[in-house]
Amino acid sequence: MSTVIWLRQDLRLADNPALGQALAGSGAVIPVYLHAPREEGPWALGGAAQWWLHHSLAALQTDLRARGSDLLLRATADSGAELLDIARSAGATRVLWNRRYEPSAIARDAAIKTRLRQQGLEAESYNGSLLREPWELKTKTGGPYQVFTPFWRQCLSLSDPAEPLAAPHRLPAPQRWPRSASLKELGLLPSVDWAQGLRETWEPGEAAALTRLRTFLRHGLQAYPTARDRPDLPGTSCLSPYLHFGEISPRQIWNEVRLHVLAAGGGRGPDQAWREHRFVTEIGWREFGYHLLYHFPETPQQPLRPAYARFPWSSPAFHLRAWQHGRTGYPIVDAGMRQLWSSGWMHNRVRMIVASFLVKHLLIDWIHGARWFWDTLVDADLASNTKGWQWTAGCGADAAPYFRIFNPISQGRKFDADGTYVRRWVPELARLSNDWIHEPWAAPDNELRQAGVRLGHEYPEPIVTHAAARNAALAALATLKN
DNA sequence: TTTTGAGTTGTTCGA
DNA sequence: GTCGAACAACTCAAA
Repeated sequence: MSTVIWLRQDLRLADNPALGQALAGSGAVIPVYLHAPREEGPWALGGAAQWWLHHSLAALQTDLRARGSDLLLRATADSGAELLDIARSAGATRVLWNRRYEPSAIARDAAIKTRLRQQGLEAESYNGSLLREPWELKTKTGGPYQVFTPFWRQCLSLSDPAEPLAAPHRLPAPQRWPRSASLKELGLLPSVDWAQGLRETWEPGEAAALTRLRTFLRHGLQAYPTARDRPDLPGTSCLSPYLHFGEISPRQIWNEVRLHVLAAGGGRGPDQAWREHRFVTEIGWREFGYHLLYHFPETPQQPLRPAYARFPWSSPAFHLRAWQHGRTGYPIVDAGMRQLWSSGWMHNRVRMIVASFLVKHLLIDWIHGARWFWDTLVDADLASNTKGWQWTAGCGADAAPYFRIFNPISQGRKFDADGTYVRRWVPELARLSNDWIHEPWAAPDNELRQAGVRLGHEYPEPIVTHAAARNAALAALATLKN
């Protein structure tokens, strides 16, 4: 009994439940990736994520070929028809995949499952990307959680997730491979090459993901609870894009953290403390994002809190453009936006700062920020992106209180105290002293002259004044009160 | 049904 | 410089 395994956001061989099931049969296994952007609704992959996907598919194809198999590729507008065609030409009777949780994917996958079964094929899906299914966790009254702490408490109270599956050594190949497109033909790479910064920063693929995790556990885990907030330090794991594309699974992370901490603890008996580690909690936030997306599928477009539908957003295009291009005149904001543009990633602390700035200082609808992130992040993930932006805007689950407006100057001073991060991404300010690096407009004239900075020339004047913008945001938020 | 305690990440002001 | 209170009221989750 041959099996088609339809790979999507599970681009790995280890701990892949659908692949494990496919191999449990006796027949050939045909790994398939379908590029079907028109089926993704308004959230087809952005440019940076497409770049990542290209290289991730290349890595997976290499890994599969080393195991006697291959990765079959096709571009299509109808994934269901394509799967049927592939199954027929390979003589396969089963199609298996790991679930996705985006609203458009849920609808499409359900229709495909029905269609395949009507055609007499076996079709089954598995959980390959979450510790718990979104429908497994419920409040006492049976509803979905909207507050993180009780959600995660319940998650931790359940038995540990299953041990991850080992990667197979060999995959039985079909006698004849159905036709496949070349990776290049999927057209994932940009026609104008802007990806230099991405190439310098990232190495997509399953092997790189595991290396990164283990390096982080050895060198970064201990300091993580505080270092994670410092954009000037390599304090975070940088696993987000790997997690998004499933080059590593949360179960693997959960398990590796457990083993690492227990090994370091020298066998002092069963120790559950590692489950409370801040790094593990961050995996919990990813789970929470998927929980919310599943139960509130309209939230990528609509605020969860209905009152925010009448928020008086403003929309000066030049403010949005200044933010996108890192020309707001606030160094920590501009550094973040340029890091994003250049490397396809931004430090989490800085994501909060730039998001707060767009929404509260510029009063621009969070959806514009979510869209920009979607296009420019290699780790763009509908669940995390939606949750993060709604949190900042105050309109989401467990949202920041309205009066929490990040001050980009004090945030810079606090988390990038000697300006290392700003100097790296905003080099025109590099020669300013620490005293003024986060507020160049306040620097004495001779200081600016010596640093070679003319505001409005080398570096912009601030596009809004912090205190005035803060008051305007509070006033706008006050209009929602009833 | 009602009550109670709690809720990721902050800022400002005045003593 | 440091510290505590105010910034509002609301909603959620559980008892």
